[in-house]
Amino acid sequence: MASTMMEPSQPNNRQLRRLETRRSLGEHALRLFRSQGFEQTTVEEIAAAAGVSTRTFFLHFPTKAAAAFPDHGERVIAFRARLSTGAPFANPLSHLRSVILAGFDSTSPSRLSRYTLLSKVPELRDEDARTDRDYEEVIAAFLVQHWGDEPEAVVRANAIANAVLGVLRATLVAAAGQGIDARAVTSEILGRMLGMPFDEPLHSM
Amino acid sequence: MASTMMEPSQPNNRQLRRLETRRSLGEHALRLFRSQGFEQTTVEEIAAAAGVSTRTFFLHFPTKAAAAFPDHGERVIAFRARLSTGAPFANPLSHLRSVILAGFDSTSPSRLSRYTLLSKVPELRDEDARTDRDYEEVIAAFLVQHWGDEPEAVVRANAIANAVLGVLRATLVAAAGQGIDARAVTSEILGRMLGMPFDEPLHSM
DNA sequence: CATGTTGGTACAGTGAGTGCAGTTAATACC
DNA sequence: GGTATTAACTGCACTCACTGTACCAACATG
Repeated sequence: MASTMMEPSQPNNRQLRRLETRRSLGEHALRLFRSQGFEQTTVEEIAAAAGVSTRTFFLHFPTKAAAAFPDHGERVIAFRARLSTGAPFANPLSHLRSVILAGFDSTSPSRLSRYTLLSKVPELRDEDARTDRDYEEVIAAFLVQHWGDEPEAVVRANAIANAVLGVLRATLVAAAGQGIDARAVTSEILGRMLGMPFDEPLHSM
Repeated sequence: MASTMMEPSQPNNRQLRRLETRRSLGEHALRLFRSQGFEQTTVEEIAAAAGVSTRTFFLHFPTKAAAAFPDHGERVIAFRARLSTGAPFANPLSHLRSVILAGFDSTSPSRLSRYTLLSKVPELRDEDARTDRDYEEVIAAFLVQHWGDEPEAVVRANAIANAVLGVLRATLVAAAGQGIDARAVTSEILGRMLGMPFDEPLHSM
């Protein structure tokens, strides 16, 4: 009966093995980064800890730093899905804000401890900023979809996307360092930044 | 009579030579990046073009990408100076905005063409984001100086700094790509983002 | 069972970046 | 003016992130 399934979502043994290798690499990478520092950890070590060859590491992650964010791809996809579905809304910016704040619920557990490491290692902050570009593109695309694609609207969409991600990065890093309620601060700042003013007619400079 | 000068600002021959080497390295780096691409250019080539050894390149720039922003250090210092001096102001955020907009005057000439290259080369975008952290620190320090250093104010200052730089980066890159008036768009967006609301009492979430 | 595909391996190579031990020439000091 | 210092630069050897290529063995699929 299983053979009648037509879903491509049924992972077979090969895919399972691949997933497991990737998971193991990510886990050992993070553990080693934490215990001996990012620079002091070589890719060779990570691969050895996961029981695979060095070359295999690079079949799973493009850079050493990327191994610290193994679920990045899925998260971006999930975020895009949350942005495009959901209740109908009048104002794209307030919808954006709601979706981002809702995302904080899934942020709490091990995510914050990752940011604790991240705030101390410049290379990982760089990697974080780099991966944030994917979110920026999603947000910019979402805004352009609502605002139209005239050059000025595109610039505006990218600027907002950058600003929003900047706020998120700064808040999460700071929150991980100290005992701040990241969600509350983000909520307030985004509320002010993205409040109604941006939905007035655009050409006002 | 020259011997009676006490200014440390009078550069001697050694310092002049160093400056000249650095300038030449930066110039050839940019030229080669443009003509053959960033990845296709090796540090060895850049150094050879400037007539120095490869080792010397790294005495001037910490990374290959840094050579595309040879005046970064001076610019940050100048920006901090502009932020801390100037006319007295009531609202730190509007002062920040004025200073940033004033900076656009010195941005026009070759700076924009640099962003044209930058918008096409991911490595240089990364480097740009990295160097932007120095500006972020300057802005955050400026805001903390006015808002106090309680944890929440610090988080807020960092968030704003990140957001402002995000807007600037996105706008400049987009402006370089298309024929947009970066200053006008930045002026409007920052105006809305940094408008008066932020100076109300802070604890309102 | 035959055949193509896929996750992983072995190996050799490139190039960025660093540590260290010089060399040369400008400068400071007496 | 002669000597000691120091600052810019060099040469060399090294590490390590990352890539291209050829290969193998397990698995999937008809």
